[in-house]
Amino acid sequence: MEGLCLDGNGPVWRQIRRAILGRITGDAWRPGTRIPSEIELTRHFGVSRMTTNRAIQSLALEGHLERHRRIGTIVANRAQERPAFEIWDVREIIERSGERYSYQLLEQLIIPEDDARRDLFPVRRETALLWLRCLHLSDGIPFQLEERLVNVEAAPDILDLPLDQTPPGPWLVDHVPWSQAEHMISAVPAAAKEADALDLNIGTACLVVERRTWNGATPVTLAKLWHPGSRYRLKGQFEPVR
Amino acid sequence: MEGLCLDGNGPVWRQIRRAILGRITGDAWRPGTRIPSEIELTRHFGVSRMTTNRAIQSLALEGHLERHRRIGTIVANRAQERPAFEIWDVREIIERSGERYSYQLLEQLIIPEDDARRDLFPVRRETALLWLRCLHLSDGIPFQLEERLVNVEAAPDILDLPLDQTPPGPWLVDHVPWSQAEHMISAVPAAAKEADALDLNIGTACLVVERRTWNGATPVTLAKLWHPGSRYRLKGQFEPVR
DNA sequence: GCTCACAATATGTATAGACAATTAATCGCT
DNA sequence: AGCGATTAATTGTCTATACATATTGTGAGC
Repeated sequence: MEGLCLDGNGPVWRQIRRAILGRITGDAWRPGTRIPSEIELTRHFGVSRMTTNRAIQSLALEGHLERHRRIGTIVANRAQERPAFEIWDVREIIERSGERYSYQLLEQLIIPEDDARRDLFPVRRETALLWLRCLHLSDGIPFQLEERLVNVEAAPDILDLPLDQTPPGPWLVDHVPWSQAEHMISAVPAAAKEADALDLNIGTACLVVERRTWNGATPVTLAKLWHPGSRYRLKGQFEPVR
Repeated sequence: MEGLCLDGNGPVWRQIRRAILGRITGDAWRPGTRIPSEIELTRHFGVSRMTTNRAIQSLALEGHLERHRRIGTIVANRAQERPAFEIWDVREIIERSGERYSYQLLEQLIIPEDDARRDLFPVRRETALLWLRCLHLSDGIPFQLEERLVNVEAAPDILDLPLDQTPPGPWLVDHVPWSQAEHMISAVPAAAKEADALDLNIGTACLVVERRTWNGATPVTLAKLWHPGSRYRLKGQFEPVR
């Protein structure tokens, strides 16, 4: 705790926040490190516990810290890389909104050698490709429909994963290396299949994010994520607004 | 306020949060609407002000609400579309981290008719294109280098903008309609120019986000955003991790 | 009518204290 | 040694209160 101090700049809780964040981004507190408890920090800074609490909670909300009762507060694993990935972790978005996340596997198959879907991926005809459709729900209401193609050669262990229970996205991010990602965001009316899964009327505008991931020259996975457009109010964006 | 009520599920502040968020996403409170003051909500729910405050603050932090002293709390403009855009508003990222945002224009010019940079944009040779380089700083330290090409025909008013004071990104989002965006994320070593602007050593890994925006068939703008890679700890992502 | 001072309002920050919930460690019993 | 109950540490939530700060509205004085 030596050297951890306020800078007299702005509200106290922000000063404390900065002090802690500085330790994290400055690599003095690496991921996994346990930081001092609220009480210790409270005493150290000479403030009330609620003030310390606010600083720490805000960092925890943003994913820099993880907190557990009786255990303490530790520096999160990927504290620093978050900004770029925030949009992709549906579960986190939902849980941060205070809603209950649930998951459902709809379909799953190994793509036959002559299937058209292979054209989306420049791989040898013999390469096994896993295709699946699943649904992410927020408080039981469909939130995102995910269609995904996975190169089994790039991620062989995925076949051992209980896909009816675990969504593939977070697992892939954690277990399969990749070097490049391509994104494409567009607005598309829902066809029958999507409308059905997301419980919308056919033709409802959806926000579609397509994400292709590569490891060097090897394609890893391709995800197509459908969101009910109304959630995002994209309308103002793709109809003239002036 | 009629009908706004707790659901007995989880902590009270989360219940209040849900109740408010429900009004927002359910379109009962449209963007611009002023929501009841903390005191009113406090009385309505029969809790202490700090509890209401926590619920509202968390929504404000995530951008669903905007708060101003004496004015009150209003529903933010793009409350619903936020998840998809979070990564692009540097200023917000910086200010949410409790750091001071500042901005600097480095270069600006109208691209000559025979310039190679035109190839990035499929437009007629006569179309005026504005090119610029600017820097976004966090607490005075370079945070993001932005290189941008703007189709002046799609955004004529940009020439009136005091670009040495205002960053073009937020202005474009607010004033120019677009229908599609393409993104590409990659990791690239900094060349001399980037290293110089971002105050890095040549060869330091940077996270580069390229974003092309279209309005129907008309290209609107192309942005290339450089981040010092160390900020994001991308390393684990583009070097094999197993 | 204009300007300046002041009041009113809403949020921002901070304190001190209380009890609940979770989980690791410990101690005692068999 | 192993099991179970108890204790302790740590965060989670909540209350009641106080003063600070920003901004609008209002009214007095000119």
